[in-house]
Amino acid sequence: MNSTGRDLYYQMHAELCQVFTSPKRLEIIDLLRDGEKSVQQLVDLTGIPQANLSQHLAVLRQQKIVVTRRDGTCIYYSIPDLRIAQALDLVRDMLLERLKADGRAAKKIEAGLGR
Amino acid sequence: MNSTGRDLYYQMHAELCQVFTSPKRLEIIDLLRDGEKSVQQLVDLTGIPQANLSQHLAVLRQQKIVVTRRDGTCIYYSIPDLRIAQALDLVRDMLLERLKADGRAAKKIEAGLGR
DNA sequence: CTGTTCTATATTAATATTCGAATATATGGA
DNA sequence: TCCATATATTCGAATATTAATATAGAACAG
Repeated sequence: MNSTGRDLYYQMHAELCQVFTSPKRLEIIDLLRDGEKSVQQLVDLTGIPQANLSQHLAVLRQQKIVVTRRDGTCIYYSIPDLRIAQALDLVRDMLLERLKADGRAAKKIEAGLGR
Repeated sequence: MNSTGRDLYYQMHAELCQVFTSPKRLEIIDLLRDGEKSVQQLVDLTGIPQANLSQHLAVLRQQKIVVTRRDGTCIYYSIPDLRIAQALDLVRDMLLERLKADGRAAKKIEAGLGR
């Protein structure tokens, strides 16, 4: 491949991964993988203020991680391609193994992540 | 799970994903998945100045994505857990499908990424 | 020990990201 | 139309990330 194409690809990939660098966005993704939710539901579930949540949802929309559906005044968000969640699972498993090996904090974290 | 554990997990996960938000680091990871390489080899392969490359390698080391082995004056880097690469592959496949669907730029990028 | 090569770190300037506050837009109902 | 609810956007301050330059350290040859 020419370097232009490669560079463009790595840049797009890097920009996509930027989505995953916020704990709040990871939490939103984890909630949406179980089924679509409205913004208000996400506010209630996460405790994130609406305006800030909307900012994070905009980032997810921009990178096409989520899609929206309007029903009356509500807008429902969902994840159309679950490979995103699979990729995050791979990273999560690595993280948990690492914590287990370290012996630290693993139980506290692992306990609540069962799927 | 209690919210402390969940928050801690999401924060660690987000910090790990921070590694993937630089095109240069993605390129380094792609080179290392094919086998260990010295810093000098990476300089030659990527064209990244040594000091800047070393900074990126430090980020990868900090998050334990890579490990090092010294042999004389050279330091060899490698990726001990290839689940990292698998997760990146999932994202890459999504990206390429998306580009193909858009019809834009896909060929230019895809041509050089075959594995 | 001296010089040379390879690698790591510190500093700094430019740029990007985050959050909260305020404001704007859209839909449905009275 | 006017109001209420749901969601999105804009702006500014604080913080974080990046790359380049310069410097420092580690290992080896002589």
